[in-house]
Amino acid sequence: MSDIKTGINPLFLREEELRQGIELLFFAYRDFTAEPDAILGEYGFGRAHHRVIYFVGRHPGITVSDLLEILRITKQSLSRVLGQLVTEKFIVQRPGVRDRRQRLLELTEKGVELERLLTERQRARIARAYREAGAEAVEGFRKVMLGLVDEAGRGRFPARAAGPRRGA
Amino acid sequence: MSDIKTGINPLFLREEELRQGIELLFFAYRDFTAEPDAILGEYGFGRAHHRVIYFVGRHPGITVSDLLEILRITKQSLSRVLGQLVTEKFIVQRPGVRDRRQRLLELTEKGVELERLLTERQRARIARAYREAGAEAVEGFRKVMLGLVDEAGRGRFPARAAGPRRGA
DNA sequence: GTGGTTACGTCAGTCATGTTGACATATATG
DNA sequence: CATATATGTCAACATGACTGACGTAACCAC
Repeated sequence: MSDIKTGINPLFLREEELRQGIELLFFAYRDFTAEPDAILGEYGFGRAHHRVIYFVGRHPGITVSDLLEILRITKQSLSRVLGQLVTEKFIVQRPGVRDRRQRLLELTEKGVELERLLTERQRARIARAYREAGAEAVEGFRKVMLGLVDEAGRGRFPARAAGPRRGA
Repeated sequence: MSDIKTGINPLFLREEELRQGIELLFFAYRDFTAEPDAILGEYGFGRAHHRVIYFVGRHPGITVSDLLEILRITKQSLSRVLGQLVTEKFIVQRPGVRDRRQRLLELTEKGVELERLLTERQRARIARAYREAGAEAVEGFRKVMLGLVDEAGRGRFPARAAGPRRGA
């Protein structure tokens, strides 16, 4: 009983600590997506469109199957969203050179503009949080976040140099 | 800034750094929710049910309007999910004492069990990430995550002691 | 105690985004 | 040539959001 008040019971603290982590994830994600969502609404798009635009912008020439792997949705789900983006000329598809079955995806100039508009809000939010927290905290943030990602997905994030890099 | 460390193109690195932050949020959240989602499926529930169960468990006796404020959804959306949870006896409602218009929400024993089952996976994931990253990294994680939350929502998270606590 | 506000519920319709399953086409590969 | 792969498409369905309108009970101020 009095452990609660005094904060001596380590099990309680651990529980509280972990629940705070859970909630930070929830609230940060909720607020992180709210701004772009509002903008997307004006275009008749949703969050799914943002994700597609984002990752196509990030990986120009990405294949459909690689995009599916990132998003972890079915091709039918992607199809609707991607179809709209292609129809409305935010994204173009061109056949692969080595493998002509592939439809490599790229943003059009219009697509790049929308991507910038949407992501800018998120970038600014992260930049502010990073700036206020300081470089050391950012390093810790990265470590913990990476630990939350499934083992299989961590390859996407390059290991950071421990100290200043000397050569190339 | 820490751009100095790398001594290459600071603007590019900053861009890259921020995009990594964006992606960490996406992938961490994606993987963080995947496990409970799978369990929820067995109950015929979805992620929305988890959120309700979680926050009712976290704040026993919470009012409907406070819950709405946390979730940032409409009462009609909540109604369906909450209705199911009440019908299936995971949650009970009792009228407020001071204000009898309120329907204060609480988990039943069944509800507590399901909450535990669901949240346990997330707690374990966070615990692992915290353990692997170390106490200092956790502190940084918290700082950055809190900075990502809208100013208005930060009150929920108590400010932490600046350093190691020496006595009371 | 009447009247306005608040807390909550409900009916009805719509939309975005996910799912499964089946089938089609073009290309690559052995 | 046969089979596997990359992608697309049609159809049906579930979840969880939304808006708008309306209803009821309880609180509160005058």
